[in-house]
Amino acid sequence: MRVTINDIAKKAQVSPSTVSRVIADSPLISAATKEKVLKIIKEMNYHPNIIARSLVNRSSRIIGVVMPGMAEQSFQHPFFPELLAGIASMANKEGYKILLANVATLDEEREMVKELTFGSITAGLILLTSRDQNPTVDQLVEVGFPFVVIGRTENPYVNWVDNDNFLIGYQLVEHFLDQGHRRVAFLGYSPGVTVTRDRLHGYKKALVDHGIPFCEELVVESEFISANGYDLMKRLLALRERPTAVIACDDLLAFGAIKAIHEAGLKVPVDIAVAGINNVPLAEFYNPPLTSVKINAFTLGKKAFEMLQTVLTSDVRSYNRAIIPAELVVRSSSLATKE
Amino acid sequence: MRVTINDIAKKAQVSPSTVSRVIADSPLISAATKEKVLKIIKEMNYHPNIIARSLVNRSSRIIGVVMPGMAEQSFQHPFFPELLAGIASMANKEGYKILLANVATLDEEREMVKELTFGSITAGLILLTSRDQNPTVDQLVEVGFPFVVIGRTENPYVNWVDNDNFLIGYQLVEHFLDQGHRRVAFLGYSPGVTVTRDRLHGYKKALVDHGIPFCEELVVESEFISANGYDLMKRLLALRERPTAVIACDDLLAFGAIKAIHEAGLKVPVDIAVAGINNVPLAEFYNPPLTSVKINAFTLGKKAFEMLQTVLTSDVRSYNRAIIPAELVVRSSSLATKE
DNA sequence: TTGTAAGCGTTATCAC
DNA sequence: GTGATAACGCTTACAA
Repeated sequence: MRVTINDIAKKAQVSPSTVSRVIADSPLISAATKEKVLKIIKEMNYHPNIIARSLVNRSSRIIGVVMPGMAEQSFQHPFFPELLAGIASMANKEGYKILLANVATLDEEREMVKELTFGSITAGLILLTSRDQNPTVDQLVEVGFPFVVIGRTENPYVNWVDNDNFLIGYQLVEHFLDQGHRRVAFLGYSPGVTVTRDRLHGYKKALVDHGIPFCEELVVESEFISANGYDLMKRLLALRERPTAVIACDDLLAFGAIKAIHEAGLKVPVDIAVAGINNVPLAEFYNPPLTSVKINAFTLGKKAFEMLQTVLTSDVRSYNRAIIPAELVVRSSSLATKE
Repeated sequence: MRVTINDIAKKAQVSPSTVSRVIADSPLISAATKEKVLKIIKEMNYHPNIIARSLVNRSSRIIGVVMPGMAEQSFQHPFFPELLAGIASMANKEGYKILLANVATLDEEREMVKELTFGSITAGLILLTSRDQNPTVDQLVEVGFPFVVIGRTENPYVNWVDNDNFLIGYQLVEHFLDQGHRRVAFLGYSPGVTVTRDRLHGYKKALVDHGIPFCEELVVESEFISANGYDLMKRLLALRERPTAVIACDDLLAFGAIKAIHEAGLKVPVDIAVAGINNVPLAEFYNPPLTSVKINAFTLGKKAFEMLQTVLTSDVRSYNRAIIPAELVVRSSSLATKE
């Protein structure tokens, strides 16, 4: 049988409330009783029942992290673990525990979030989503539950952290233009996914700013991460006029694309230059080493938790957004070998 | 204000217990009331308070996953996320949620586990540990809390899953002997860590079985994963008689070792052959491609959860151990270029 | 088939 | 300073 606050109270010959006060380190308690109770707590190896405590407090020290995609996939990509590490590092420090929730579909996400919020398991939520319209987000806003989104959402009443995806797209184009390219393709645009759309906007703007006409056929749509860069690239290779450079929305996409390029008997970067985004560990060692953008997922996660804590502790409602800087890492996959 | 079971009861003009029974899908309930209540539940968007439910049931549908090392580090290595993915994939399917707990020290581990068990937040625990003596494990055994260890422990009253690390060590040696090597080093033995020790035992046995004398100086000790393969390798390079092959206890160690070898003006595998363990994604693309052992972390995690569930649901106490097979993946870092 | 009431282990609000 | 007592939201004997 588990030892409860009542057992301690009995043994110490005080009331449960006194024990409770000792635990809470209330100033109203005499040094003598405090000491006595503390000793017995130790002796009996008592630990407060967090569930009971949460029930009466109507709040736990648990925050939920809701990730899209089945567990099998989510963790495949180094981005997620890194993000999680960032969240966990802060959460640990602040005495919060992390509840992991993987959801495969939007419906599942909605149900999960309902369970987590109304079920009052979690004190707050960190939501990983980058769809511009997300019913879960709207619902959360409506009920006023504390949460933070990683990835931009269009609902204005939302705290979020994200990279500057517009800038990322913009800079990648500029990088290629610097290398003398004029036909730059964009691989992996997924309508409705803000991350890719923001990058695409950056891409377009950069073209315009440099007087290059935008060419519809150079934008290849896809599902986000799960997509197959190999197949997408083939579409580009089939064009009458091929691109000379490709921006892939993710490194994994880029790897697939490079494979397709090689199979077509072409060389990277001589025939077609390639750059990815996310800077996965493999990028550096790939053949050729892949130009990419360091996204700082760890910082993204850290910041998300910090924001959530602000929401949790302050009573004024404010809506913040944090932009975590990204960093272009140039490697040989995108470098013109000579002028 | 949150909607509770009482609100539903009032609205439906039944008692709370009836509502509770409807939720539990009790057979004692008439179709009519059931339907009526269900409708109102939907209307009012009611979700049971899991905390309250856990309190009365004295058990939640949450399992804790306790990982050693700070969050920053744990997720660095692909092994952990993969493991986690395995656990999560099963847990999701069975309606369990996962509570993530990172612990930096053994003390922290003990405190965390106490909190998680006595605090009755979690129904069961999955512990990642491979120390042969672990007070946390002993404590868990003592109080009879349901848990499973990933990694072998010596306490016999424990359910655990692990790879056959003895065999892994054994096979790697045989592989090198096949290639004509006779001086095979073992990099990254960490005393007290069963994973490395079992591998070392396999290594020794293989040598003995093939009539090769065991040579103390060829075993380089270290802290486990966090160790620096570069520095460790230097010790081997400083020997009067260098090894011609190196088994590194982890791929990251192997990468460091290769770097040191290259810096010494030697070539892999011509001068010194190298093999790692864990088969991280980078291994395939490293220069040279690294021979490694596929550990199947996903399956490891999956199996761990299955075991835990068995413990959770059955009332007889049994102690099982599962061995997940590993698989040697030969690449050029360990291949003799010619006979 | 349904309702009543007790209790899960805490904390908070009163009294004293 | 400390102790009753009443919640928190749910489940489950036991009654009806």
